[in-house]
Amino acid sequence: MTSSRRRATIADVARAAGVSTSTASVVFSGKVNVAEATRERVLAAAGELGYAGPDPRAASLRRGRSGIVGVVLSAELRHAFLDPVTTAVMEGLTEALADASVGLLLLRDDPREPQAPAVAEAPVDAVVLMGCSARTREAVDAVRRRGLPVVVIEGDVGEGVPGITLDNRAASAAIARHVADLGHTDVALITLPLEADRIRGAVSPERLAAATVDVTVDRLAGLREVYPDAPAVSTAGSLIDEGMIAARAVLLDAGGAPRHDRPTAILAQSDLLAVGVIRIAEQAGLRVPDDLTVVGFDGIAVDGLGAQRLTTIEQPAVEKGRAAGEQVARMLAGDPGESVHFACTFRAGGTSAPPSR
Amino acid sequence: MTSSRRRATIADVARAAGVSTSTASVVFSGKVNVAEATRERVLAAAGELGYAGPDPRAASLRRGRSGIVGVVLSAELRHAFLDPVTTAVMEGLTEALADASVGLLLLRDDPREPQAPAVAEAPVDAVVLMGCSARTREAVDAVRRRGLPVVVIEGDVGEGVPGITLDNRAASAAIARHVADLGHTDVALITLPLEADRIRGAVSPERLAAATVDVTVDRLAGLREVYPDAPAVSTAGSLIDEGMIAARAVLLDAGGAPRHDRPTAILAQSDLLAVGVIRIAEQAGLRVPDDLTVVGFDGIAVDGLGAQRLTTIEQPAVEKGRAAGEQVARMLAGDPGESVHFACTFRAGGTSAPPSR
DNA sequence: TTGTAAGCGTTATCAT
DNA sequence: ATGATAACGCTTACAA
Repeated sequence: MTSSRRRATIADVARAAGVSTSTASVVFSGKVNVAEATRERVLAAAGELGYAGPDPRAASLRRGRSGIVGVVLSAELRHAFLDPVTTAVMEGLTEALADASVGLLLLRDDPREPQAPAVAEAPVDAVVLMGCSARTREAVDAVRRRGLPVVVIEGDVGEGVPGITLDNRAASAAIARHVADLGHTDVALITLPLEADRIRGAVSPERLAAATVDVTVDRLAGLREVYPDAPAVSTAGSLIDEGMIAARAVLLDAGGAPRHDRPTAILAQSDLLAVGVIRIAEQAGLRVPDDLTVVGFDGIAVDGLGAQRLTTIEQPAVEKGRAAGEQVARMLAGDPGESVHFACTFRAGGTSAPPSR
Repeated sequence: MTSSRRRATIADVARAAGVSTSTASVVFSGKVNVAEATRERVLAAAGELGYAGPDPRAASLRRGRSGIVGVVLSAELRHAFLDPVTTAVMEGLTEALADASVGLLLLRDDPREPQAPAVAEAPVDAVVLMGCSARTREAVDAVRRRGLPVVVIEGDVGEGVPGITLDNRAASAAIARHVADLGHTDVALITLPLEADRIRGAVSPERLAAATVDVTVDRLAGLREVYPDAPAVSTAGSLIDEGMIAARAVLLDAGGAPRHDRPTAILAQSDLLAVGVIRIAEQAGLRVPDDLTVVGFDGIAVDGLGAQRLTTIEQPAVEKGRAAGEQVARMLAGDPGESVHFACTFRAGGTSAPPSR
């Protein structure tokens, strides 16, 4: 039944079945016709020996393919998946790669790790980078030197690397213009993290100059096209909780009451942040949009927010992932990958209105 | 600089550096002392040839290890990661496996896919199953036949497979008892999915008998220890939105107003479901806990719910993941894996109180 | 339809 | 400290 000695190989199976290894191999790959009788003999022998099919490691060496696509996430895993945008992108990616890969290998882009990035030691056929920081460049180089396809989602990584991008700046400018058109002059901006270390607080020109997260910088640039002097506060991530923290700083005084010099509109760089802002506003007795206009960015469905029609920018998150997957698949097939740029669309919701003061 | 012909191998590097392949290999693995001079010569040659280090595919064949641990998730990826419990488990897993693996390979347990589960074709060193359904058994068998370590988190998969489990039943009974002690006699239960196809609706004895999701069944059994006849409604997943849907069915009449025969307490099988229930209750003008007691299960921090102190059961989710990772690491090291059972703890919050009628 | 044979790129072992 | 050699387990032309 079971050989105790050592795991059976395809050669053992072939021998037991009285066929050549190539025939046995072909029985499992199914790539060539095999006489039904032989097929059954081989399968029987395999069952006898407890052979569970070709060893993927050996197969991948021989084929030059492992069937694995690596995904490098900038943030910590837990943080990353809390973001519905990330999850949506992953969904698109999975979908587009369903035929071309066995699965996605989650790779951390650990800034603490000084040496070889894990991505250089993983048997992957291609790599997708999401929201990568400047440091990620190293990893990309390591992968490219290996000749593997690389696609970057929303991150700038040099020439020759296909990127999936969004018109973050233009879209941000568009929503800012909407707010300006409503008549708001006194606004505050709440941004995504600017640096890899996710510092919370006022965004000074110095900080902005040293910022490493492109998405944040681009969206901020768009907002500042319309509101060049609006104060901005950075958060530690795209979370409702973070929106709440930032909103408290922007809207409330030390006692937790609305400040008199508070802005009449808050432009947040993500919907989750906007939801946090709204929550704080309502807790403080401010009505949205009557007393305060709040707008976001993303336009992704958030669990539990069904009814809340945020005024926001809709981004094609699943499509972004799908596009990345498609480019990977193309490159795996030998074609050159190309960059894909997506446009966002403004969506008027119920959280923006003219100022009451 | 770069050879156009074909990717350089370690043999090419060795030749260029005038050393043997074994020496070159050792330079990269760093497992044996090499004279500094040789080392540099090899590295220089590697740079010259654009050699990016040993091919992980070949290395994994030779070593018999790929460094990859597969994670099989029952639900669709997106669904799975929306659940903070899953993310917490993943975090623990990542943490515990940081030294033993390059990364986690996300594998879908696709019930539609009739043939070979992806997990059988992936070059993984071990597999962790999370919240697996009955069908998953197949996959487990395939992996075990291959001789790979398998650990199951919250799912029953036969003898010999180390499992990470929770005292779901006892904990559920405990929280039900809390509600009963408060004096509630008219309660409704809102459950997690019972079957792989995630059907919403009343839980009949027939459905329950055919249920395939152990966690749901166990928690329900615990609740029914205290409330044997309480009506139960199943949801399509652990989501706020799902809690809202179920709560509407349980609490409201066709016009959206609270029914007069509504229960005085609702016991939900997850915190997210409970949050959804609370939201519907409040929308309908019912105060929690004055008019309605709501309890959950999980005790995990949910983004945006900071203040909400749910009466719930706290489960050690990160620890579950960590324990799974530790067992995998042990088994990878040749030791036998063992099952780990965790106890949950009751946490009194502000959402439960004696009934007002 | 089946068999032969040549690798795929490494690394571990054992000498030297 | 370095080198020769033999696997690791499989796939795929190509031949029969």
